[in-house]
Amino acid sequence: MNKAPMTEAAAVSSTPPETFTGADCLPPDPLLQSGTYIDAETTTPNKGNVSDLPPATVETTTEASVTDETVTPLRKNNRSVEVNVERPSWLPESWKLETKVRASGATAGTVDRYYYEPVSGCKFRSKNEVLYFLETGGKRKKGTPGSDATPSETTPNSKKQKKSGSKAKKITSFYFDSANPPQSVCWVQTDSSADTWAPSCNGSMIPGSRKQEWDAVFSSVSQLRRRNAQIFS
DNA sequence: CTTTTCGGCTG
DNA sequence: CAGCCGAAAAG
Repeated sequence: MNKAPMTEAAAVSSTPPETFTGADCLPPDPLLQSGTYIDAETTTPNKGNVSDLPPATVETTTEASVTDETVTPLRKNNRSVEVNVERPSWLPESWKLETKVRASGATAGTVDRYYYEPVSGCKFRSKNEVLYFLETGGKRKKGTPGSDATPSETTPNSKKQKKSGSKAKKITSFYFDSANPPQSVCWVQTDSSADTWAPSCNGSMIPGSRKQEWDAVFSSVSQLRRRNAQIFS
């Protein structure tokens, strides 16, 4: 992915020249605190730029800004890759969305969505994967492929390692919405007899869709708390 | 091996 | 019908 033919798309997230060989999808610093997020700036809308444009450019505006709208930066492949599509509301602002249209096969014409995490540049194929990542800073990984490795008798490994399953990297990274770190959350019960709780941040209610992330983080934190409590006792 | 693309299941 | 995810195909 981050190989040679990187296009301007990469410029947005300013992917570092490092090689993310799929080995690490971790942010450079998992210990980053809320608010200390090292972001590649959130699409600075060049407001009062110091380097203003020449004053002569009053309304010499050519047909440049008129025709282009809705953009459609196609790629070389017959598979179109549109970038500026409407973003799902559950997706954190800083993530990159990519929409691909299948070019061939029985399912041609189908639109697939892909999501890119801005810091690590990891790719996700579904909302579930993204949420999973938001919860447990790790990607879903394939379990032991066949659990084979050395079926030969020469490896009588009857040892069972620690119960820690070695699944994915269990790094307890806490990602969440890096672009919007709240300082306090107030959970309010919206229904008296039901388990309907909604997060409220600084007085503003979180929309239902976005709530998923909050729920994810909440459960994650809860588990950590519980874990720590056990250790403490 | 990794990454990309499609098939086909499921809700 | 849309979303997901496994897995084949491609590099």
